[in-house]
Amino acid sequence: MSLNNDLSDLFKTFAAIMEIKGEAVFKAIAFSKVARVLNDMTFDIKDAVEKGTLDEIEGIGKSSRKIIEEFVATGRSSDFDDAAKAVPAGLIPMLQISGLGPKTIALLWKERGITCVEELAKAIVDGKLAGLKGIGDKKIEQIKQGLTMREQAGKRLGIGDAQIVAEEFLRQLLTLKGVEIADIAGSLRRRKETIGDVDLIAGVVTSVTMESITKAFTQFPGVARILGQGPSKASIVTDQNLQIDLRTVPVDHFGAAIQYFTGSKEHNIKLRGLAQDKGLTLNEWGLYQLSEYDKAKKETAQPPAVKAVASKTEADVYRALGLEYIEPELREDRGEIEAAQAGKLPALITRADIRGDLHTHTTASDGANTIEQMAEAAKKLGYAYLAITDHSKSQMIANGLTAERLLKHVEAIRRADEKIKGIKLLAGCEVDILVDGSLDFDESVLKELDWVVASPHVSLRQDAAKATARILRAIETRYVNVIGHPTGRLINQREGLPLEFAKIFEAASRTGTALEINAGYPRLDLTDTIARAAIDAGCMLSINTDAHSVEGFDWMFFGIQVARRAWATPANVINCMNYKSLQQFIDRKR
DNA sequence: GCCGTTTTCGGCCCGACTGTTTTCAGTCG
Repeated sequence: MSLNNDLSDLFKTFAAIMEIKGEAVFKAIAFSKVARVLNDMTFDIKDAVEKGTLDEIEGIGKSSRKIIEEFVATGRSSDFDDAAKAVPAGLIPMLQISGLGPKTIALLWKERGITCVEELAKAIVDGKLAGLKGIGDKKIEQIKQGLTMREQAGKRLGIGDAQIVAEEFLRQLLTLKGVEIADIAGSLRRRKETIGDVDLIAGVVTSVTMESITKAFTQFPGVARILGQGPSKASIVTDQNLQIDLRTVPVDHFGAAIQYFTGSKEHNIKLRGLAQDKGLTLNEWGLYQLSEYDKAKKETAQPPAVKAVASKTEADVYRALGLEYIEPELREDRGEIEAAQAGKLPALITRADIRGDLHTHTTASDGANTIEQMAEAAKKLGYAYLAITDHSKSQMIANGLTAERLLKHVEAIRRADEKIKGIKLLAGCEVDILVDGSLDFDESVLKELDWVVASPHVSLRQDAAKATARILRAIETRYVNVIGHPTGRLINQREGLPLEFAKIFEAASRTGTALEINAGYPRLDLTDTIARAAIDAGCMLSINTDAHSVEGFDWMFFGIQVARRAWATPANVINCMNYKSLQQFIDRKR
């Protein structure tokens, strides 16, 4: 759905141009929303254009409809091209510099002729910013730091890495006297695949000041730089260049605060609109009667002097708004609020629902442990079954198995299965999907296996038509049970195959072929929104670790999180089936 | 620009912190 992505980028840029031009801020907000809606969409926007259903999509109005229709037809938008002429393209990346916003960028452009990041850096060195209204020495220093950070920061951190840092700071926070409760909020709590910064919330007892906590936080070991610190919040950068924000509230307001700072921003905006409809107002202190709240005395960094309708727990806040409790992974304004109103939220999959792992490696190819060691480790995790799926012959670099070696390996797996009680071992293989969609082994070999994962490993830069035909051919192959890491993308490193998912989903669901959520970081492939589209299209998912050692089984944690963000219930995931049902799933295609 | 069983015009989420200021704009989340 690269068309969706292209259009999403166009609207994002359009919004930035509007901000810099100083147009009504709500116009820019409206287009930003269109950008997000396009990005999150689980279907191809082209279909909506052809069916004439663009109007039914929330956030898309007259202007954006026109842009979308023109872009789908011609690959361009005249409205966008006109707007882009008015603002130098180099100004848009400047919005990513911390401390610089649209107003300041417009000022720098109009008063000093600065049109890109490089010119800004030079202007600072040359002292050209002096004398600008509202720009003092400190502001210049802030921009300078923002420029340095931009060079160093580069990419968002993976959840695995961010989690470790966040937990260490959380641990330190909980040792402080007066901190009764504390937790991670923000995108890390929502389990997004990458993290921009870490948010921590602390509930503080009344006998100490909140400022003593924010102050102590800035003194923690591992703090490289303090970005700001006030009576109730503080921001620091760690020596690994990760920003951590701390917000403190009195214990009684912890629920409202962690709700607020878990986000997403879009989820919260909608929630606050809902509060308004009920004559309430929602902020980080709590949910209040609007009439009482307006009259109440308010001081910065202090709860308002009025009793909250809800504030102590998140569940209280959601309940008071007439909603089911919404799990953090769902809070993206992708329909979860409407579902919660209707009492129709999915019962999300949890780790306890997983009965087995269906994509793992052993010493036979490039794994670190034997069949027996992997089986015993899986048994300890409480699994009912485990598929051993070593690489096929094309994966020379991974010591891929020839047909002859594979068949011997199958015998070894069957012997181990006899010997080890309490877990069923499936003799399988991760077979390469070759460039043209044929497989690394022909059917005479595949039919000897209990389980086949077919995965693309090479030629991952094919165009959409070739890539889609390639995966479709694998799906149509009789003995293929699941497509492993279907796109081959690597987070922050590799785009992966540009598949036409509507076709993939149709074939997968019709043939009874599962699609994998590869839990290995940095794969996480399929992604959350694509996996959700697959579920909507009636496909079965399989969450597998691709473990290359017994430790690799731990990756399951990340795969579950992607599935939860995809609204998956146990009914959508084949490795939540008991062994008998799994066998029926396999038999149906054979 | 988008939206609407109180609105087709007039709203649109809300507060903390910083810096450059004498009361507030800009930025951030």
